[in-house]
Amino acid sequence: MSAVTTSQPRDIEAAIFAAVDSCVTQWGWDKVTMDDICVTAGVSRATVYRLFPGGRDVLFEAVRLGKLEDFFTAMRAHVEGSESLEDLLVRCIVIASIELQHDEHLAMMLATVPGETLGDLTVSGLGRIVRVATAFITPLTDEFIPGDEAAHIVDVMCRLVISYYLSPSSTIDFTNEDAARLFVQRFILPAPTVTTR
Amino acid sequence: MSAVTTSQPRDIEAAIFAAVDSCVTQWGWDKVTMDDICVTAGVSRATVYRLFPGGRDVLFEAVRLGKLEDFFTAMRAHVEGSESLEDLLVRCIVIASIELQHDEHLAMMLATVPGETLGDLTVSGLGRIVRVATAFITPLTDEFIPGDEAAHIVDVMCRLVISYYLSPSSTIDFTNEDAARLFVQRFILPAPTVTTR
DNA sequence: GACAGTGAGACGGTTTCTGTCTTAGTGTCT
DNA sequence: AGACACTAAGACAGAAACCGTCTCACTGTC
Repeated sequence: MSAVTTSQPRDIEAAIFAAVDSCVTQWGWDKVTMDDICVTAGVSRATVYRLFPGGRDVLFEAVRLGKLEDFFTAMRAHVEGSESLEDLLVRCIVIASIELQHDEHLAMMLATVPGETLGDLTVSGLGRIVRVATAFITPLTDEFIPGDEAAHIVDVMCRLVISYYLSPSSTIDFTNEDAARLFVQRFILPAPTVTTR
Repeated sequence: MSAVTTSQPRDIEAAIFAAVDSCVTQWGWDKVTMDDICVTAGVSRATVYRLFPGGRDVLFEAVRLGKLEDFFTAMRAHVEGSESLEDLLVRCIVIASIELQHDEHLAMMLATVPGETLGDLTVSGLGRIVRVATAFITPLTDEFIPGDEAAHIVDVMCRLVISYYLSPSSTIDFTNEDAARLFVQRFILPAPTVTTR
């Protein structure tokens, strides 16, 4: 008991996040109750509702947002310092595709609760994905192209990376840098706006 | 539609059983609703409630009973015709232990919903297991020992087989015939009542 | 001793689930 | 054709579960 009460808020938040992860992986978003999460996290209802005012929706949204930010934080570390727009976009595509392929938790979710997970990748959650991706990537494109065009490109790339992750093509492999580069040159970069530093 | 309506009642019952199996394996007994089962089985609520009057409890009990009877039916085929009580008991122990070890569905349940599955093996469901085991095995022991003593032995053996399955011992391996025989001779068969046909 | 953070649990309002029932549709048998 | 058996679909009321809020007691820290 005392060991629990002396723990820092961050630990509790992390425990709740982990509990959500665990519960959702096992049962899916639909079947999980707040009590399930509280019990799994070893935390009382009051604590969860105090840390996430608004309850279930807010908590789940926070979890999804957190996972997305983790994803793009890891990605950004690999793409910073690109010397051209082409390099930047190619790296984004390759890193994101590889990261997706290596995400065991996502694979587990797709196996255990495919319907909800697919919806979160392609329908209900796609807007959030694009939003976070845009927030993370457009700062890096500022030196090459205007923000609105970058947002446009990020939107398209998100959809394509997800699509090729869910259903790989025999003609394009986004985890391969050369393939990704050819793709970027052909489809993403319109000839007149190609820019090199 | 027509293909469904022409199916036999047995098929529907089997579909419902399979649906329960699938749903329970995925979510556990607690999280499954009757609607989940109906949708998974591709059957309407009315049908389920007509086939299993009494609803959820009756259906789930029928499923558990069915699985137990399948288990002991498979076992009995291997132990019939034993020439002595010792042989019979040894075979029961060995076959049951091997069958348990090879039961992938049970393993899956223990992995996905350990709490409920353990309860069904050791607490809430143990009575049913012993009951079914007794009904299946005592007819085979009639030529050797009286029924009440057989029931006593079956009770003990059920508990031990389950225990050694859940937590194997380094000193006794119930899937090994020699080990099981030594065990039966030492613990199950009281010297004065050893009987040989 | 004041304070902040937590566990435990009661509470009402809402949603979900259960089990029963009715209705309409379909295939089979006579 | 007509009787019959069986099913899907869904309405329905009552029961149960869940949600979000709240209060209270407890425990460490300042």
